[in-house]
Amino acid sequence: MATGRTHRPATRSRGIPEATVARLPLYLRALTALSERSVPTVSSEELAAAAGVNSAKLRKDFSYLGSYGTRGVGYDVEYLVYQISRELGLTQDWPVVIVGIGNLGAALANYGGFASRGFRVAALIDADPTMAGKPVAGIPVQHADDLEKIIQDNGVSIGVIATPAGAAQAVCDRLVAAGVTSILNFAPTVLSVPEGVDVRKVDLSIELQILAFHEQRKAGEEAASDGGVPTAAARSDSTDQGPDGDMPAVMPA
Amino acid sequence: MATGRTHRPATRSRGIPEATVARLPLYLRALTALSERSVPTVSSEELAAAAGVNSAKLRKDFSYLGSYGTRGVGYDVEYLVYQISRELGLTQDWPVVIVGIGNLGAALANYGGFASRGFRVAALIDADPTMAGKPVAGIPVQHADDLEKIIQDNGVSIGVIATPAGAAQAVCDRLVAAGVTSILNFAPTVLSVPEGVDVRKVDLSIELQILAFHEQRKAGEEAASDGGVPTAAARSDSTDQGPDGDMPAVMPA
DNA sequence: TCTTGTGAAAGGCTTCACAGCT
DNA sequence: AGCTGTGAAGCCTTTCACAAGA
Repeated sequence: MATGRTHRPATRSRGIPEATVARLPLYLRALTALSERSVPTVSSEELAAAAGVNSAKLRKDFSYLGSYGTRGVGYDVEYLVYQISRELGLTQDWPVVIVGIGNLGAALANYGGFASRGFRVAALIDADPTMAGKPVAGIPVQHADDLEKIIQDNGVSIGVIATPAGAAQAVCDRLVAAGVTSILNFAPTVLSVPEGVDVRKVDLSIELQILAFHEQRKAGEEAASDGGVPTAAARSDSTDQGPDGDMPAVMPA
Repeated sequence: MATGRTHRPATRSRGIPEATVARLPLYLRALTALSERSVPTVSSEELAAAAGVNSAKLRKDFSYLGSYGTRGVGYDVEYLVYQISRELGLTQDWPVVIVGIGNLGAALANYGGFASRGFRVAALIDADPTMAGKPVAGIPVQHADDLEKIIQDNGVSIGVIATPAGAAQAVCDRLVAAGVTSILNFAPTVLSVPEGVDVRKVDLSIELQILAFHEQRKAGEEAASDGGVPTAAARSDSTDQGPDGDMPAVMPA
């Protein structure tokens, strides 16, 4: 992740921490909900609770954007919605292409959260010729042969990859060559891209594995007590540990 | 060097940093690929490249697990696969339920990456009675009424929520009450859970918004130069800025 | 000679706690 | 009286650079 600074220190203050940027959408969602309920102002405490963070962090985050609050009162909901939207670049329209219209691609195409922010699904692309022309979420699927033309005609700079892992790098290369500079990758593979292209990845199986790690920890908790069990050696505790054998195949679809 | 927190100092060394845990699945994936190609050993440099991190970080990460490498040589691939699998708890079987079998839930059910690690989709659950009995990915969908029984009968401790945002908290509460202690949440909402329950969230629209932020930055880069533009005030640069108006509705499906 | 394992330094993020405004 | 905005402290993560070991 991480953009890669490299450039100039920027005029000044053009340095919103990455961790803050990652939370802005969370605040925006909470604020939008308040806005719909016509709540005029909100305190850092209340908003933080709605967004699931603590209030000091929220105030610090907002301080990077500027002084948008009123001491003794709180934040104006509408005003903040606008400021955060602008900061995130959501006041403009972002045409997006989704490549790989399998189960996941279709789910993404149908996902309402895209359209509701500045994002617009400009095209769905798949390599399967039998898919071509079929509408998914009301948008006809186009064949991968036309990828470059589609990107250029629509001025697309954000691409979503939902193909099998084996196809992801090739798709990525074509997207980048055609002018895409931000990629959201759902394929379980590491993409390599030239300098200046941002990649974010979402990996379902990684999230589950992290949960499993903590879950295992919890299970071992009850029989914790003391005892040796140094770093390396095998842990004889735990439940099953399984027959194991050897690991099964990798690449998911 | 990281003793345990809150609880006891743990026998020793039972404190793998969270950032490291989050990367272990990445290493495991790269290692599994090497294993399939029958590569016997790998250096930190090579493995790091395959996993998309730098080698110093990888070595530091592995140092928390123990000394599994050989100086001058590298790491034994099979051995490392096993050690990381065990550390992540993947040498045991984790039954998982997926709640909400819409587009996304179906995509998850079909996702090969689940089964290929220790995860097994024990049940699919949906609130729509017309779905009941229909097979998705070869597994019959069951009605939400039976959620508690399904959890208990299958000894499920990990749940995946792929429902609309409005239903997520209620589903979460029922999962937790039935004994689930780890939740992977795809609904765009903040879940509140009791102490001891882990929640990880995946939010498609948040990822896109983060990309949009950086994309906007890039667009403004060309006309950067110097000039004032202090923190708060409106930025008159940028491309379009759009007519805006007011934000549309929130909750996606 | 080559590569790991790791103290130490550097950098970034979070939390604290309170001054400053309304 | 209340709540924001923010220096300063503390904690966590990454990177450096080299001693230790095969």
